Amino acid sequence: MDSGSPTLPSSPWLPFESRRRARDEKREAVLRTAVQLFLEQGYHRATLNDVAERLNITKPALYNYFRSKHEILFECWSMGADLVDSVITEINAGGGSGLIKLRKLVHSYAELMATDFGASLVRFDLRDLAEKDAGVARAAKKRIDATFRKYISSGIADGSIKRCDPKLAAFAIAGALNWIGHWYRRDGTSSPTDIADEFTARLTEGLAAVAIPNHNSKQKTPSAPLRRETRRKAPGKKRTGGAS
Amino acid sequence: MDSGSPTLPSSPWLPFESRRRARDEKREAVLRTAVQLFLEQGYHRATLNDVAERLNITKPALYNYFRSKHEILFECWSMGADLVDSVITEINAGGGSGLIKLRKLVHSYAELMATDFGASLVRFDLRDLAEKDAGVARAAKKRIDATFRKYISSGIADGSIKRCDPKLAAFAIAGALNWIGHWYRRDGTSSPTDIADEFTARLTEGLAAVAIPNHNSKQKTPSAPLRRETRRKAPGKKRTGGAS
DNA sequence: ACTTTTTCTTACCTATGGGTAAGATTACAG
DNA sequence: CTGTAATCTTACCCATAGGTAAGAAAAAGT
Repeated sequence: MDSGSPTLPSSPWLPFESRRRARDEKREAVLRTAVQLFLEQGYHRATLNDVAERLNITKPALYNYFRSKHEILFECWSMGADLVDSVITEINAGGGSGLIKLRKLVHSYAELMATDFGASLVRFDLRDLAEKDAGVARAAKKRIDATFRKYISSGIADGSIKRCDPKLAAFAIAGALNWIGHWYRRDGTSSPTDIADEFTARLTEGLAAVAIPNHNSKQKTPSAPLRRETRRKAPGKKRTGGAS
Repeated sequence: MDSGSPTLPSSPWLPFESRRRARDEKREAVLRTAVQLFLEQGYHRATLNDVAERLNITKPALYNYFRSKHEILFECWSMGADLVDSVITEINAGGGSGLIKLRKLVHSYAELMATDFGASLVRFDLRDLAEKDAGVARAAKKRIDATFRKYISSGIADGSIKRCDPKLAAFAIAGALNWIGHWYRRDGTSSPTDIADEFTARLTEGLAAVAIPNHNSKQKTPSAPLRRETRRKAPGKKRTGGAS
């Protein structure tokens, strides 16, 4: 499968010619190629030989820039994390209600998910990282999640967002966004901007044409839990998640 | 690794005793153990030796029930797909507006994502399947996606759902739901029902307290700033590990 | 030019884990 | 108790792919 890789992120290593170029430039070229291959085939199926081949070099040459395969994976992941961090920094610097900040975040995050490094944030398995790197990654994810929750909570406080469970609402929004990294294709019909616009609307304004008439489902609780972050460890309920 | 597996889905193979039991029962026990291990460690890290060990048997014994590792993977995946299919069948049999059907689907699907076989539906990589099986799986996924879109479209038609892009709206909802399979933990604070209730509300009613004032989201987002010029507190070259 | 340092290649090592062969063990029929 | 079919175990094969050694080929320094 996949015979001729169509010269994707033009390699600094020309087939058999001049090989000067700065070191950092080559390092980054490795990452761009690696992230592409990891997304394309999956981390375990993509081999370092594959990566090297696309760059017109051989596998051991990669070890001049990285110490291991998981280090490459981690650096790719970090590129994505840095992108998100800069988005968050920018939004935090600006003003606006909780809802406005949330909408900005949703929009930018959606566009990020349509990039290779952005998608790597959610498509790579942190269990493939060295324990040390995995810790860093988990912390970064936690920061991002905390940001979503913070915007939602402050939106509830300032009245721009209706009362809800910030944790679950953040999961719902982040989930919808993260999933973009799984289905988005460059050759699809929706552009990243289209997607970002629609998601911004749907995830904040909802779908229902009018206020929901009544809760038809078989649920028992009349409505969503009204308290935020209630730390109840209810051992009494014992929900077994058995396959229905 | 993983010394003491606490006798999870009680194995029909007792350590060294009676080994009768029906064949199908054993087959299913393999699937239950496999799906658990695949979710726990990831398909590539989990070995058939691991699976066998948890069942008090040896690897070759598994080949009496399955022809290959990816066949096991596919069967696990299929279990999840069957669950979704039966949910959809039931909803289709009932009545209600597009919105009502959509809400039913969201609720049931959310609960499904909190089960092993349900999560396997979205956590397993279809590229690990044989091409033939992958085709079947893709078709099943397509059917599910089509159902979401159908409910949304009919909801728009009958006036219960506001005008929107059914494709993107379906992706947003399915994404939020699928993500449950990635973060849900049995020992977490939210029960599957809690999650399902909250998601049903958030994904249909939205978050905004009032009609969105104006579309401010046309900001210029940094599409892909590969250079890191993010202002960080510390000028460290590496990522700051501190959370928050 | 000559040396030194960096970069890259050829050739190799080796652990892992999916899968198989062949024979033991069990269940069951008669 | 005996024969047959199933199930399971011990022992093995082997392709793959991450990683290393050692030296060639450039680049850079003098």
